[in-house]
Amino acid sequence: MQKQPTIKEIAKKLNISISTVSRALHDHPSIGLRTKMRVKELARELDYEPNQTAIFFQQGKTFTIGVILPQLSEAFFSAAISGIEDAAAKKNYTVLLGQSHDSEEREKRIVETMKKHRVDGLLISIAKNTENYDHFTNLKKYNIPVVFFDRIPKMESIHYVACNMESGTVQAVSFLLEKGHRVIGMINGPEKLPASIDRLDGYIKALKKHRLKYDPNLIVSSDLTKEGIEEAMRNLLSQRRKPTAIVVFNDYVVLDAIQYARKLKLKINKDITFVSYANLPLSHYTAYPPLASVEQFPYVQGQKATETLLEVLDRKKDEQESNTYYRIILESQLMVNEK
Amino acid sequence: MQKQPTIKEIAKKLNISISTVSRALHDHPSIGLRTKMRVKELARELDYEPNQTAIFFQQGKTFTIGVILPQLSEAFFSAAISGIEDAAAKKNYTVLLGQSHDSEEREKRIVETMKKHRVDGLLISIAKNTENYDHFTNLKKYNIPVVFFDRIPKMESIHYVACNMESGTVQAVSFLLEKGHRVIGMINGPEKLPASIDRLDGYIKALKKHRLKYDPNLIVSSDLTKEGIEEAMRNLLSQRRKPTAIVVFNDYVVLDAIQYARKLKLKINKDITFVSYANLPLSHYTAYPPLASVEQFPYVQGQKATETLLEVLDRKKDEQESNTYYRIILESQLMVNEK
DNA sequence: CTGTTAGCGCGTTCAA
DNA sequence: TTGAACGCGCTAACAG
Repeated sequence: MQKQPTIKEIAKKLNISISTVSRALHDHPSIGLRTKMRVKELARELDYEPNQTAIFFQQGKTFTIGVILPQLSEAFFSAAISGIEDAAAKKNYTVLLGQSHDSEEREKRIVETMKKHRVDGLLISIAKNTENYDHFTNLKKYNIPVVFFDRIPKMESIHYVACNMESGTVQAVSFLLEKGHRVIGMINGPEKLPASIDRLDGYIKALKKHRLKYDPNLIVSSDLTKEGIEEAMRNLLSQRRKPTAIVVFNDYVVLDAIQYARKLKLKINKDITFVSYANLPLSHYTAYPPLASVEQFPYVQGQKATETLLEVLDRKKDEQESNTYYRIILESQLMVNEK
Repeated sequence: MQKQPTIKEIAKKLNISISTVSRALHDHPSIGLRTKMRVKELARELDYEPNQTAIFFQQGKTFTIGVILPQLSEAFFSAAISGIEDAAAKKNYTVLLGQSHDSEEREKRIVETMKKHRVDGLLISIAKNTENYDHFTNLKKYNIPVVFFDRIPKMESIHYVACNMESGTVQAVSFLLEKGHRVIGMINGPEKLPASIDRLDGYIKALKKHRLKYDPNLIVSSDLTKEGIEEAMRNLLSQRRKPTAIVVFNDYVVLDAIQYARKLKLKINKDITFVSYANLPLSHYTAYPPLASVEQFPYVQGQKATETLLEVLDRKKDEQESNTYYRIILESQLMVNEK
């Protein structure tokens, strides 16, 4: 365990000045070929490596982007972070990670940590029940750009990348209508969640497009727990106009819905048809998969969000104080489960 | 976009020295209550935040641990990173992330990046085909401790956390033997992979325990691609002593094996029974899940690995140059898929 | 109780 | 073509 060599030591051993060493290492044109060689030679011998923390410090830049998301073990987010890491690595940025576990408080703490670490920018998918956005607006003061993705806060003047769930829902509902379904239920997420709102909007829009009337009873909000889903199913199936198809919030909970339906001896895709969101690989292997699923391209979202952030960082570098905000909306796409 | 305040400015505004400010902010006992209050007051007003990069720099510690793993989108690793992040956050450490994509070259590059970022320590699950370990041994010189987990290199004197796949395999094979199976095949991973070796050892040990003779023909190595698995299946099923049960490398590929078996109109769990490793939630929802799966507790492995690393860091701090190496082996556990 | 000073490793003027 | 000197923000040893 010996200490790491510094340019200082190299300078001393070579009897030249520190700055000469620094310049030699950077291929500065004004350094004689001979000294340059000697410096590089010794540097290699000593396994010299520049101390990045020193450089970060003095340059006020860390080449690190912070990523805050709810839950890494969810397939969606792990795919997203995978895209993020890939896109960041390509530009020599590194990823600092934090999970909010869908807790506003933890989210706040992580933002603090990221600030302390002087990340160059942040990528955030907000916690399910974050209602106060102070910790985000705060970041502007510190000049730390943020790109939100997937779970976007209802704020003005932000960069974000998201998937168009409304259009995805239109596709999903239209698909069902074309299959002949006339009574289509929906098990949505928490009412105030933007993701829920988008889905509902899409649902209504699709009905309108087909000149069908909208029956609010067919839309049930849920907390997305297994119990919540079962209750929603019970609710829908007990209606007078019983749905023959149900659009469910995502691939995780649709499995619970299907399980419940099967308990009632309903034949999947016959007595009752399901469509959901995410299109996890899981559903392809599943016994009774939903008939179709709205793909949200998490990997691509992560990539795009990262690229956007890096572009913002670039702009900043050029002093181009700017008020343009990126709003990147990927088209979602209904994927039908072929047999 | 104003510049961040520093203790220097605070000092100037208050007409006191920089160090007084520093001490006041740290509740140093030798600072007068009055000045302390004034300093803290102003600091809050200015939204002062210490510049961590400066502190990292001068303390030579970043409170960051680097994590290098093959693929974030794999359920196993995303669960692991989740445990890592949780354990790290608990001790106020942050996680710097890199994916090797199972490429030795990328793995090397990431190690470099991590070194540059002066991470305090590293958590690594090695790439599938890493054969040269120089980039790891190298780290000792830089005094960066490493804890390997799950995918462990064959090196002396390392810390690691892993799950005992050998005992898991013993459990799996014994389970099948007790169910009456006498010809048990195994689709293993690449031959040289430690994970494969452990499984094979467990297989042999279980047979020995039950005083059965070992038939090497029943063990097939594979590259874990869909095609590789199918070929392995073909191989096994064409044998004279055709297996009635097959132990498959993991939950991902067992699905391919099952799919292949079904193509041959074999009845799962009747004509042929499967057991695998990982116990992904996926398999519970699946149409024809393996009968049982060896759980490897990725979240716990991540946690333990992190805790181990932090302990090593602690020891280092106390100058206790030590040659003890942690080898933490979690017991894996066969989980039977109840209906 | 408080101020002065040095130094962490590096890039970068400015001067020679 | 090279060197000396400074500063980034902070902590800590030393000096009052």
